Amino acid sequence: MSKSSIEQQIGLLFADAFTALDMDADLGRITKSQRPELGQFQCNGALPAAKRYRRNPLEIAQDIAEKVQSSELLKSVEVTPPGFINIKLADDFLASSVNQLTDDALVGIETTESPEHIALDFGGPNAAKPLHVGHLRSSIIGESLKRTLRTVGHKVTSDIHLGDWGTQMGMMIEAIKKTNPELPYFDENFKGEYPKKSPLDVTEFMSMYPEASQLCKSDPEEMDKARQATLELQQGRAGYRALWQHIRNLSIEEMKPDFERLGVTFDLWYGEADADPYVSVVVQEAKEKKIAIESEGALVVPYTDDKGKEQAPMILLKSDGAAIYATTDLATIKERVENLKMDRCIYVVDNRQDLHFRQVFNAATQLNYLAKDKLTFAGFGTMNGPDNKPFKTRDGGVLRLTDLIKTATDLAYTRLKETGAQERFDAEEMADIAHKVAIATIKFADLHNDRKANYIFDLEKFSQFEGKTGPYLLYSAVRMKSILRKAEESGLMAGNIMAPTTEEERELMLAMMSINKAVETTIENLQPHHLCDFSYGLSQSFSRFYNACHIMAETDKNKQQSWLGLTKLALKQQERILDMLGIAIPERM
RNA sequence: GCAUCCGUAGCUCAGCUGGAUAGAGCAUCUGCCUUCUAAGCAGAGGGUCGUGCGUUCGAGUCGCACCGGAUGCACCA
Repeated sequence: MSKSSIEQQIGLLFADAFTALDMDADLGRITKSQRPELGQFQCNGALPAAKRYRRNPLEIAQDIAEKVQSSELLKSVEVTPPGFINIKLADDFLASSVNQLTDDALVGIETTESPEHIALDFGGPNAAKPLHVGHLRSSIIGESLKRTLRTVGHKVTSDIHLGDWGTQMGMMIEAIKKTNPELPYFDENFKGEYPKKSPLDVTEFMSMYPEASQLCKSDPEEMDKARQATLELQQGRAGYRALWQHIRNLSIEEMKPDFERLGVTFDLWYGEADADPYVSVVVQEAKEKKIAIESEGALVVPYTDDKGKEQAPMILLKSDGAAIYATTDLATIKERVENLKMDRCIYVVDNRQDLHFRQVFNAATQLNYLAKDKLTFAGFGTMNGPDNKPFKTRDGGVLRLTDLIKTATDLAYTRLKETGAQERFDAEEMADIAHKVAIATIKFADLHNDRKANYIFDLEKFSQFEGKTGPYLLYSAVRMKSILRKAEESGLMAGNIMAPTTEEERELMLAMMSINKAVETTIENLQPHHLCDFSYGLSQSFSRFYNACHIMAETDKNKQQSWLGLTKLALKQQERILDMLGIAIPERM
């Protein structure tokens, strides 16, 4: 059977009631109550109905209430002025609904009716640059969206989409040429095979970049050289390609451990360069269809926004003929659609690239690669320091992702020791717990904020393990595990969930019934913070239940089994949601 | 100048397609560990939702105009 939520089931009842009064069925929509003391759910349909049918809203509400009154799904239906209908569920109905989730592998989450193959573009680090906190959001949000979309049945292919084809590569080539001119990569007459081994190690590459970038910024001549090298690289100069390959490979090896520690994975480790074979085709098509025009020596695609205002054009080819990131992004869309057969592209990228993607989407739509609504820019705000400026370390530098993870792990370890954990766990488990707590802290601190908004990133947040934090979620899940473990040791089994006898049970059940709503909203808006809210709410509900209902001490066996059933389901849901957030739960902590 | 995002409690943030008395966490204060993990639970105080108009029976939510902040606007990514 289809899993329909409480709101949907009750909604049907109310829709019928409205239909019976010759009114639109959509008026029967049910929402969670805003006044819990008056009811658990409410129907506000009588208010718009009053306007639509020119009748007194209170009377309509009373008529509706009368019609649904007898339903055995409901305990009570009450009308309050000016026409609110407050609904309390029958406890039996609630319990049986919750029991149904117990048998469901997705614990109440509905799968999509129209599965798509989605390209999820996130991460996006540059080759030759170390990962820093700026890469955190993209990775964490992207990873979460990937898991969430997959959970509901989409096929998702994640692509790290490295920045490896732009001027920064030319800068690197020129910088290496300067320090190591004797290398064969720079000899145009070199005909032999280039060395398999990289001339420099990754640390050396990475230490060169900031200086090279600085030099190009201050010296136009150096910048020209870098641009020229970029063009030659793109045109296939063998020595440059060989050197570029080394930089790319080493960069990937360097960043892999950080992504691994974060639990972030990519199906494709493509980069801008991988779209290169499509660039000439795209340029050709754009010219033929007269979408691209020449302007100031460059080939551009003009862009007029939704309001009909002309915005800056997208540069398809620079005046020297080289491709830039707009070119490769456009070419990548063609590759994804035509070669990889994808239906949709989602980009989890910094908000500041908004215009860039509007331009690219505009071109892609005009070239008929994808419909406009299949190209989504899921931008995120910047991580700022306490001064509301993009986050910097005390000495003004960028904070390396590695260092952030290490700091958070050390703090988690310290906190763990404070609880006397070293007497309970061996060194290996201690390290594992500290790592999981650290990742949960970092991820939850980031994910619980709305993706679009900037947020203040404070290192102190990572020494905070109380309140609305990742560790709180872990802690409550670990307590669930602990009880279930104890029950098992005593030979106690989770059983049928009975109608609630306490408000805490009822609340927990209601919380668990709302899981699908949270997932739906998350997917619709591509905002994982709704999952965070659900997860936190579930933890809170469970904690209250935990405090009020002492499971192991309960003498009524049916009650005890029911409570174990609730605990088991709460854990299953929490595991599902935290999995979608990319947060792993330890066995104990 | 044009465009995008943001402005909600002292601080950091939620508020789902407009609905009743705007919610959390931190911080402050008060209780609760001889009962399943106190990284917890219960409770208190704290707000002209940036400002002003408008639409509506009804606006934190929608529209317009301002104010304030962040960001982006041609050959960087």
